[in-house]
This record gives sequence, C-alpha cells and structure tokens, in this order.
Amino acid sequence: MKRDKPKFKQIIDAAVVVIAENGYHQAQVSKIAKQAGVADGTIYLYFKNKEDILISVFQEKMGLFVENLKAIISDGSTSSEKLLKMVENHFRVLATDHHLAIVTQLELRQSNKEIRMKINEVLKEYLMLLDDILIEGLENGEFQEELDIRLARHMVFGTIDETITTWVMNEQKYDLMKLAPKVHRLLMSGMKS
Amino acid sequence: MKRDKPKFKQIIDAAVVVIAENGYHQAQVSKIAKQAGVADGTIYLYFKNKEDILISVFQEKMGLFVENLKAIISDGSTSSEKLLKMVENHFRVLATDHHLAIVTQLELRQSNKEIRMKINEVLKEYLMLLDDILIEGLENGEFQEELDIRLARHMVFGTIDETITTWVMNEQKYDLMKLAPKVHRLLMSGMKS
Amino acid sequence: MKRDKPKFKQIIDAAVVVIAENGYHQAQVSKIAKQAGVADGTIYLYFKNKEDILISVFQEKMGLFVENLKAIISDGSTSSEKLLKMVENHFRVLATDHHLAIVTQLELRQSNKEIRMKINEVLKEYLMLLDDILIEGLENGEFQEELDIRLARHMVFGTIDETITTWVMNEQKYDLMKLAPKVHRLLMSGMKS
Amino acid sequence: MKRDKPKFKQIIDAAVVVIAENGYHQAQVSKIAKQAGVADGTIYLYFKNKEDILISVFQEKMGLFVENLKAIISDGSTSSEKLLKMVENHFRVLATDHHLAIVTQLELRQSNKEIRMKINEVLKEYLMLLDDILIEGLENGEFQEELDIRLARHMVFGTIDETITTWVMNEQKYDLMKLAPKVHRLLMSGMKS
DNA sequence: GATGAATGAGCTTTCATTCAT
DNA sequence: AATGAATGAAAGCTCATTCAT
Repeated sequence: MKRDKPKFKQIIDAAVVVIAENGYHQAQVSKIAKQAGVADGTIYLYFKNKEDILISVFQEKMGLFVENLKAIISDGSTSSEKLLKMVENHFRVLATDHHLAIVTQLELRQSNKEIRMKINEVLKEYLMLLDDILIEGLENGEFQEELDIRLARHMVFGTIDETITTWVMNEQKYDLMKLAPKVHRLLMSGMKS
Repeated sequence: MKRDKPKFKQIIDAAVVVIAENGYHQAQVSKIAKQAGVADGTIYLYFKNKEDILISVFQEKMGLFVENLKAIISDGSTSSEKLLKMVENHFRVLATDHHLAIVTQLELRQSNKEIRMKINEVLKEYLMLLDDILIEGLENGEFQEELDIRLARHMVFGTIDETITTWVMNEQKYDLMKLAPKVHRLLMSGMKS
Repeated sequence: MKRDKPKFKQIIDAAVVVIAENGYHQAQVSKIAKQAGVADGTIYLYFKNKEDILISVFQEKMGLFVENLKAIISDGSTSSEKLLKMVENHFRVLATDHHLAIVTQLELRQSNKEIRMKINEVLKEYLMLLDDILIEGLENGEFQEELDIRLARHMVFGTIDETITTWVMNEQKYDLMKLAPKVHRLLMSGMKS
Repeated sequence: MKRDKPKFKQIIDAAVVVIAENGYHQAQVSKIAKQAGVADGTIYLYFKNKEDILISVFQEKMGLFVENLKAIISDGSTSSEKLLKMVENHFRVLATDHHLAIVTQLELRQSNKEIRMKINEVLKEYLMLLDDILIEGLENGEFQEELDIRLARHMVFGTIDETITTWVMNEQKYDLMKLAPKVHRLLMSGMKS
C-alpha cells in the first residue's frame, strides 16, 4: 500500500511545510518535491495529481483529530467533559503544529470547489463524532431537551473554527490552549446571565 | 468619486453574478466585463486591479449588513432582542440574494490570503457593532458577567457563519430564516439543560 | 473573419518555416510565435490550439493545389493533358516552396491520428477532383474502359507522392519538374512494351 | 546474438501489438514491457533505446517481404508474373496480419524523420529487389525500353502503398487480395485506352 | 540476467494588464 | 471616457532511461 511507504508521508509533510510557508497558490509541485527530497516525477508515483496531494494532506492529518476524538468519546466521562476534551484536542493539535494550523485554517480553503467538497467528506466523519456526543448528552439529560443537534453542531464547530482562525490570523500570538475551558463554558452556558 | 458612477456598481454587480455562476477561479476579468456590458479595459478605469474588484464587492455588499445593524442597535430594545435581530438580518440578506450568498460563503473564501486579510478588515466594522451589543448586554446585566467578549464574538459569528455555509452547501434547500430564533435561543442559553 | 486578417497568414507561414527547419516535434508554439513576430498569446487569438495551427497550415496550402487544379480541369484540353497539368502543378507548387515540401511530405505525417484524419478530409477534395478527370477520360474514351477509378486514383496519387517524397528525402537535389512528363507518360502507357 | 534469444522476438511482437492497439504516441516502453511480460529495464538489455525497438520491428517484419520476394524472383516466370506475385505477396502479408498492417501503414509513419530515414534504409533492400525485376523486364523486352527504372519503382511502390493505406484507413473492410490482379494489370498497361 | 523505483527535462495554454486609437 | 488587440510569464505532468539490488 502506497500510504504506508515512507515516501508517502515524507511528501505529505513536505506539502504542509511548503503550503504554510509559501501559500496555497505558490505551492508548486516542484517545490514540494524539493522539500521532500525527491524528484518531481516521484510525486506522481505516490499521488495521482496535485489535487490528490492536497486531499491526502487533509485525510492524513484529519486522522489525528478523529482518532483522538474516538478515544475521548469512549472514555467514561460526562458529555460535557467530552465536549471540553474535544475542544482541547482540537486546539492542542493545531497549537502544536503551527504549519498545519496555517494550512487547515487559511490555505486549504483557497482550493477549488471540487477539492473542498472532498475535504468536506473527510470533515463529515469528525462532525458525526461530535453529533454522537451531542446525542448522548441529550439522552442522558445533560443537555437541554429542545436542543437542535444540527444547530448545536454548527455552534460548536463554528465557534471552534472561528476562534482558531482568528488566532492564526493574529499570527498565533497568544496561548490558544488557555481558551479551551472558557470556550467550553460559553458553549455550555450560553451568554444569558 | 468613482464609487458613485453608474458603471462602478454595474461592474460590482456583474462580478457577483459571474463569480456565483462560474466560481471564483473561473471569474475572469473579461467575463465580468462582458457581463457588465463594458470593454475589458474599462474595468481598469474604475478598479486598480482584479483584487480591487473583489474587495470592493465585499465592501459594497457588507454595507447592507452594517447599515441594517446600525439601525437595529439604535432602536430601544434589549441586547438579547438586538442579537436576535442581527441574526435575522444576516440570514435575511443572504437568503434574499442567492448569488451573494454563494459568493460570500463559498467563492470569495478561495481568494488568496492577502485578499482575505483585506476582506477581514471590512468585516471588522461589522464585528465591532456586534461587540457593542455584547458590551451593552454585559453592562446592563443581561449577559453573564464573566462573558469574554472576544470568545462570545467568535461564538456568535462562527455559529451564524457555519449555519449559513452549510445551508448554501445544501443548495439552500430549506428555509434559513426559520432557524434564526432557534440560533438566537441557543446562543443565549447555551447547551446545558 | 480571422482567416483574412494578416496575422493569420503570418502565423501560418511562420509555422511552415519553423516545422521545416526544426522538425515537427521541435516546432514549439513559442518558436512559431517568435518566427511570426508576435507574442505566444497572440497565436491563441487566431487559433484554438496548436493542432488547429497544423490543420490550418494544410488547409491553407492545400487550397493552392485545389484552386490550380480546378482551373486546369475547366480548361478545354483532353483528359490526358489535364492529368499532365495536374502532375506539373503538384510538382511545381512543392518545387517552388522547399519548406512546404518538407512539411507536407515528411513532417506533417508525424502528427497524431486525429490530426491526420482531419488532414485527410482536406485531401479528399483534391482526390475528388482527380476522380473527375479520371471519369471524364473514361467517358470520352481516352482511358481504357475497364479502368477501376479507385485503383487509378491510388496509382496516380501514390506515384506522385512517392516521387516527391523520394525527391525531398534526397534533399531536393535534382529537378523535380523535369520528371513530370515522364511520370505522366508512365501513368498513361504503363510499363508494358 | 541478441536477435536470436526468445525475449528479443517476444519484445518485437509485443511492440507491434501495443502500437497497433494504442497508436504510436501511446506506445510507451512500459506498455511494451508489460505486454511482453518483462520488466521495463529488461527492454534495455535487448535494445539500445526505444528508437531501436521501432527500427527492429521494421527490420524483422520487413524480412518476411524480402524473403518471399527473393523466392519469387528466383523462380522461372516472366517479369510481369514476378511483378504480380510481388503485389500479391505484399498484399497477402499485410492482409494476414492486421496489427502489422496498422503499424506499417499508419503508426510507424508518425515517427520522427531520423527513424523514418533508418526505416527507409531497410526498405531499400526491398526496393532493390523490385529494381531487379524491372531491369530484367527491360532487358528481356517485356517492358518498354524508355522505362525510367526510378519512376517505375515509384509508381509500383507508390500504388501498392497508397492502395494498402486506403484499405487500412477504411478499417480493412474489403478484400485486399482481390485487388492484386487489377493493380498489376493497371501498372502494366497504364490508363490509356 | 532481470528487476522496477526513481529520475528530471520539457512545453502548451491561460489571463490579468496595457496602451494606441 | 472607452475600447479590445496584444502581451508574456508561469506550472503540472509524462515517460525514456538508469542503476542498485
């Protein structure tokens, strides 16, 4: 399997670095190849085309979020605690890998609709795990019973995403991780006094 | 002033149509010129370059949101009511203009980082009005006193944005306006039961 | 009409020169543009793509043969004389334009099947005029009555083509025109003593 | 000698199949290797380069024509009969091997000038045997004494070639062999009534 | 002898922008 | 002010060939 060969990951990682440092539209295949330490043609032994690299970047890296989230869900804590851990996990992964943060929050969004659609399919798995948490909290009475799952999903993900994007745009100047509990509390209690 | 001449708006509107119908990367200057009924070169009498068109599109159209929001703020209702009206306003403007919805939620996000930074500056005025509502609610005791304005802003805008984007991606199949009260209630009360 | 603008012919002629001097596979669009004294992009204002240039070369130049042949046919001479004039015409046009001779006999044949199919369509018009001569000669008794038009066409065109190709391959060292009457006599009388 | 090892012929035959089925420009070395059941690198143990494969294809297959023609010449018949047998032989070999017919009449002609020059050298042996027939017919009075050997060669070969190419282009729909006697008669008696 | 992973040179086409009219 | 013909830079991908195993 190509995905398991060392050069596959090597190229994926090179792509993240190149895109983060040069921007999406300045991330030429030849630059990625150079960064990965392989010839241009070698890229095409592992990826169908440039688009395939970008989607694979997202798939491979999104895997981190999903795997962690699965572990979080299966531990015995409350739904609220799971939600907190999810926010922390999301923040932590991106706070740890600055390049990746730039790529997912800013650069990859410049891709064309076709690529974005495929990226969204990958995202769906993540959002379905979020739905699992929300449904569980609903059923065990932790969350208010009128809660609209779809809207709650939008709120949770939208808040997380907007918070991280702003942090990235501010050049990651402050400590993102510190915001996790406050974001969690806000999502849980809303704004009303 | 160029902004007041008829051809300026003509070109802006043409840009919205062309981008919505062809996608960001297929919105060539020549197509916009044709749609606007002017020659390619004429575009450059009104705009510095293509980038300038895109930013102007956002500036002109964002004006709608801002103006409406200012009116909303200055009426005598409670902060919570203002927040509801803001969500309704945001939803209404985009639900009314399908082309504009596609352009702001999907297509314009494919622009490069530089353009997006400038678009964000335009957004700032809108977000500052949102901050005004939040501060007011904080001061008059409607909102909980530990509320972190910045995070609340992320939550409100992130939720609105995520909700609309999903609606656009689902080809605007359901009634967006109907979601406004529920979104508002969710933001106000949070998820906790 | 694009075909009538001066730059159209300018580019066609440049293509003939570049292909003749560099060979089919070394005739890059940029070389043709340079030879024509225009920018690379200008080529694409007059031609859909590179393939379109090559087919147009053949169409434009083949026009010479066809037009001359039409004039020949409509004059009052015998079928045999018409055949002689056809051979002379074919030889003369290519003997006069060495570049064109190389292009039609050697280089253009390297094009892919698709282009060759389109070139053949152009050729068909020429061969149909040849058929007209053959049919006439058959009907007025100049040619033997068992003559198979299709085979005769193959013989006439095959002989002409093979003769010219050999002449081009021998670097056009001898006088092609001088061969015309002998070729004509051979076609008319066959080899039998 | 490499030519005698089984893999040599194996690769040659694979090349004919691949070129016939995929066309000249889609006949990559890796495809030929796969069809031959060997590794890409193995090709280069038997052939200097890709060009060498193509020329060898022609050499090996042309051997069939030449050998047959030698046998024909050395039997005791008249020059005219030899010419008929030559046409029949040429038609038969290609009518029997459809792949080969496509390769020699259409695909191999797309090769570059250099390869075609070398192919022509291979052809020369065949054409020299044709010359032998023509000279003999001239000396024994079967052919008219003013016959220009070179032109007669062009006529014979050009007619044969044009006839076969047209047959191949028409997807070999009719019986090529049936045309042999008529082609022979036409070459012998010419068109004059 | 045989393999096949790796190499890297090479080219068509698009499109934002200009400027002579 | 308006036009639109002309410009020219820029990049993804293929495939013949090599060479370590």
